[in-house]
Amino acid sequence: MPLKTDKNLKRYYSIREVSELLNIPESTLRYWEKEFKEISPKKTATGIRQYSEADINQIKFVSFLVHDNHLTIKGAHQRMRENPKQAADTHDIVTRLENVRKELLAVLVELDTTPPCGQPL
Amino acid sequence: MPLKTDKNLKRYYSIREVSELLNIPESTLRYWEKEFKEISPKKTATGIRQYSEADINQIKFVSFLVHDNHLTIKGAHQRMRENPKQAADTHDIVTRLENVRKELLAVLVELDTTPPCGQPL
DNA sequence: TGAACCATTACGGGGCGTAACCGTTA
DNA sequence: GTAACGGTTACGCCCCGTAATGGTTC
Repeated sequence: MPLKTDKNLKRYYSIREVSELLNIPESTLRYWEKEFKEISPKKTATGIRQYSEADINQIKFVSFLVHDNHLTIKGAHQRMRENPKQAADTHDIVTRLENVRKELLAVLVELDTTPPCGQPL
Repeated sequence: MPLKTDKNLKRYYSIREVSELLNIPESTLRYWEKEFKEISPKKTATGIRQYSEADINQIKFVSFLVHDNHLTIKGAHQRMRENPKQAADTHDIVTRLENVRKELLAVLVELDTTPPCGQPL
């Protein structure tokens, strides 16, 4: 178990910071929070939202589904239900897919350059 | 090149038939035809629509994206642009995925039953 | 005190059909 | 003649925010 160093201190972000970071209006952040149970930032005793990195990733994921993929809210619900793990950072997902693509390309090259040992497809 | 036998005679479907087959209103079929260039049934000299199997598959695909997957029309456009091959029958796709799943399950079983020859994961 | 936050509500634009119309065609 | 088809248009609902409001916290 790693020691609790300064690096482990959790940094929280205000709604304004998240809004500016992701370029999403605060009103939309509040709206999505009502629509998606997956988005539920910690709140102070007086009700101020405190977003963790994980919260921000969830918002990025919703934004990816709704804004980039053009899913309806209902469709986004469905996708998140089917795929709860994908709460992971969207950026990570893209990186992983790029790696998968590279491997597939390597396989293709392999297939192309392997000397014939049977009938062609 | 295969001979043109009776089996190769193309069967066409009227808009009413397609509507009842897929349970989609005729008005929606006409609407989608305006929205999706991928849906463009042959027409008689007098303008009556004649749907081929391929046309019906395209409609099934749109229905799958918009109704089942809850994509917006824009999102469906995007998906069809990125994935033009998937014009294939949705039913076929499902069948193929089911087969893939079976193979993966077989691999899992294989992994489970293979005698240990190294450290466990 | 003013800026940032809260919850709630009301409003609005647009997307997605759909119903209505009237004229053709089978 | 009537049932199915065509194109076009107008309408309507609902979804997705967003602006507004009035109150609280920093």
